[in-house]
Amino acid sequence: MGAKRGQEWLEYATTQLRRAGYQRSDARLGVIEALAAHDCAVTAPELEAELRGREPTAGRATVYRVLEQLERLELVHRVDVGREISSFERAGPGTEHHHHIVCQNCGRINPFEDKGLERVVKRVSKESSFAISEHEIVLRGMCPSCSS
Amino acid sequence: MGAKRGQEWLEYATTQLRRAGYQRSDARLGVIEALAAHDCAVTAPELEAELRGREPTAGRATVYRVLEQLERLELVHRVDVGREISSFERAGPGTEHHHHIVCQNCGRINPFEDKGLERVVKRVSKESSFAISEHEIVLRGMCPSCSS
DNA sequence: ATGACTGCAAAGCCTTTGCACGCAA
DNA sequence: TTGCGTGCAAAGGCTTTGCAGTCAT
Repeated sequence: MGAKRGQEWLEYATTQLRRAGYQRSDARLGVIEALAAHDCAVTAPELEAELRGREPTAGRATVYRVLEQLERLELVHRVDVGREISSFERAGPGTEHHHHIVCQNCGRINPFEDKGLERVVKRVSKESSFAISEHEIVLRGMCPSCSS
Repeated sequence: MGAKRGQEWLEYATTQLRRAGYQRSDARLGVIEALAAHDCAVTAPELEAELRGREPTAGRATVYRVLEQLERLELVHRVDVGREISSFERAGPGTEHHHHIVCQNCGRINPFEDKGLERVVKRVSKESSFAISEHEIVLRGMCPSCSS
């Protein structure tokens, strides 16, 4: 089932790339096939490792370049699931729980909080099989200044 | 107001650190003061830069070490707001919009989706002054295997 | 005195980029 | 042929770590 959907995506992605003017190439196909085999988040280094010695293969730089192309065509989404290159903020007394809206153009970060959102997150957390201890929500878009 | 709350936090943090058995030190105080001056996400390199040439100051390694101590005492939260060290996943045909639950112990990633959550996020997005084009939600906790 | 704490510098990752070569069209 | 696409290697940025010296208690 994951495989089947992967196949569907692979064909669509290939078409869209061609439509966008990209040439056909083995290396790019390699990256796309590797992605098609995954249903959830994969990192570039993971893809690079999977492709090493495989056929068709692709070098490190190509993996990154293809991911960038796919992202631009909305054929992949970037997800920050890791815990590196983080920001920090105070927690505890004198602080308030909040989340962030980040401007994709200028990087400006805007905090926000919403009671209803917290309620739903709490419910979802309870419904999951994990023992959830924290959550993080990031909205991305254009800030007022960058929109005008 | 941000300053006042920062002060409240600073005092609480100092107390908690002492209570946890940490010694008093200028460098650590420098990091805490720098944090107290921020109400939202800051990165370690930003703190390092702010502290450079300041008094009390703190070196790079110390900044990271203090942040780690504070995080362990729940005096700061780590937030991944950036766009680096990312994971990628297919988007478009043959894929479904979903979010992630990450095990803080083994790193296992579990996808989930929830209609109610999406509804609330859409509402919040509309209410903001930004033109939101995407969102990302990460829940963190212990997976069933790591809990037992 | 003793152990905690610190800075420095180097190493380890992830990601990006310059450049020369190779391949698609 | 033309220029897009690729691999390699090196550079750049964030984070961690070893080590010797310093400071709190």
